[in-house]
Amino acid sequence: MARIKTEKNTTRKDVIVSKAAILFREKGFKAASMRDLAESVGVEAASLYNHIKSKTELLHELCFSVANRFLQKLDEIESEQIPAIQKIEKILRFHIVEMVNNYEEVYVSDREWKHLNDPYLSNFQNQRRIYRKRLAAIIETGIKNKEIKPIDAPTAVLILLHAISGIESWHRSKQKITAAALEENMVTILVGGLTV
Amino acid sequence: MARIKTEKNTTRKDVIVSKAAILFREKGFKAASMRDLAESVGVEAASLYNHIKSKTELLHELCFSVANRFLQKLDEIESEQIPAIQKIEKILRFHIVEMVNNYEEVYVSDREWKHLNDPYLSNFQNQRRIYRKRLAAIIETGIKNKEIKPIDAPTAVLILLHAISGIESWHRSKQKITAAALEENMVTILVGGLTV
DNA sequence: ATATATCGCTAACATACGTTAGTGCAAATT
DNA sequence: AATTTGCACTAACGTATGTTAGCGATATAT
Repeated sequence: MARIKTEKNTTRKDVIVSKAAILFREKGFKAASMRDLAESVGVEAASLYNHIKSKTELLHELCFSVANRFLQKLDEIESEQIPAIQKIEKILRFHIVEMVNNYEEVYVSDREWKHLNDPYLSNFQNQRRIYRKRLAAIIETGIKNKEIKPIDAPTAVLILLHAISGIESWHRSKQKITAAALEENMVTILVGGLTV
Repeated sequence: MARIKTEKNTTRKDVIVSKAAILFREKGFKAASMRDLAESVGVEAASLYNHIKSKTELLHELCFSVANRFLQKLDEIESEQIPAIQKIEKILRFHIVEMVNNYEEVYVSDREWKHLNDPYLSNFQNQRRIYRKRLAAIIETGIKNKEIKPIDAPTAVLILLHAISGIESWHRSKQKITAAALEENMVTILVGGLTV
């Protein structure tokens, strides 16, 4: 009857959530079973329910913690007094760093949110739509100020966001370049592609 | 007892496969059930097995038909006598057009291949790895010839491929720009980002 | 017109799943 | 030291899943 081991300032629930992130990333939400999760935590499946309400709660937790982090950063960057293209670069770098350091969570939030249930699902989709609109608005400003090529802003947003999710492949690859080099390469290509 | 309706030159299996593509895209492979599929085909679940061997066979069919199309096109473009950056542009445009026109299949092949079983799984992963290496090689050539910025080629490949998968969002969005405009915007940003 | 293969049906199977109930030990609190 | 709370266990539930067996009707070929 070994208890789940927690580290300083983490609850047993935190342990479960972060193991869930790994599992959901590997197998996908639907294919990852609570018995799989239990094994990876080192406990019987039923025991998990002393700490969580349901499997979907784990997904909520992951999706919204990631979403909130990104929204907060966007608030911060939006209010800075710098050129639009620099805002885009800052956001881009934040996304890259997040994807590198919090791979599992960010990936799951990005790919598995479909399996959320209402009202969380609609909520998440709304946040996502609004987030993208705000990015597009920054790009529009950049276009007006002749910092950015006259392109379709929503298309630019979707390229940026999806390109970042490509870091998944970097994570999986054997001979990785360093995270810093990855960041510089991505910024070079993407910001370079936008700049007039 | 209404039979599955087929059009000219399509078998009943073809009908099932293409309905499966739609369903697998919407719900994901694991979450889409054979009973769902049966309903969308207009038949009972058991009847599907008069035409297919298993659920996974549907996934094989989809993944490999897409992969083969892309490999064939790459063969063709590789052997042309044009600058590397033009090869990349051609491949990019092919990917975009495929993603626009064969959305469901391409999307499923891209996102759901994890659920293939060995030996198909390893096979698919190999093909994918080789495909990316060949793209990277073209980019390396472009760099040597000073057509392309001195960037990390594998990183460039992953940006290109993932950016394209962003067309998913375009498909879902309400006010779409035209497919042609989408293509031009993507090429502008991505080829622009690579070009020296 | 007869024979054969095609194909959709009902019924049912085994398995895997998320989750609940209830028990008892160990840690935390008083 | 006594009591309460936290937590992992076993057992089991209902449901959904992929798939098979066997029957009968319809389309196809002779």
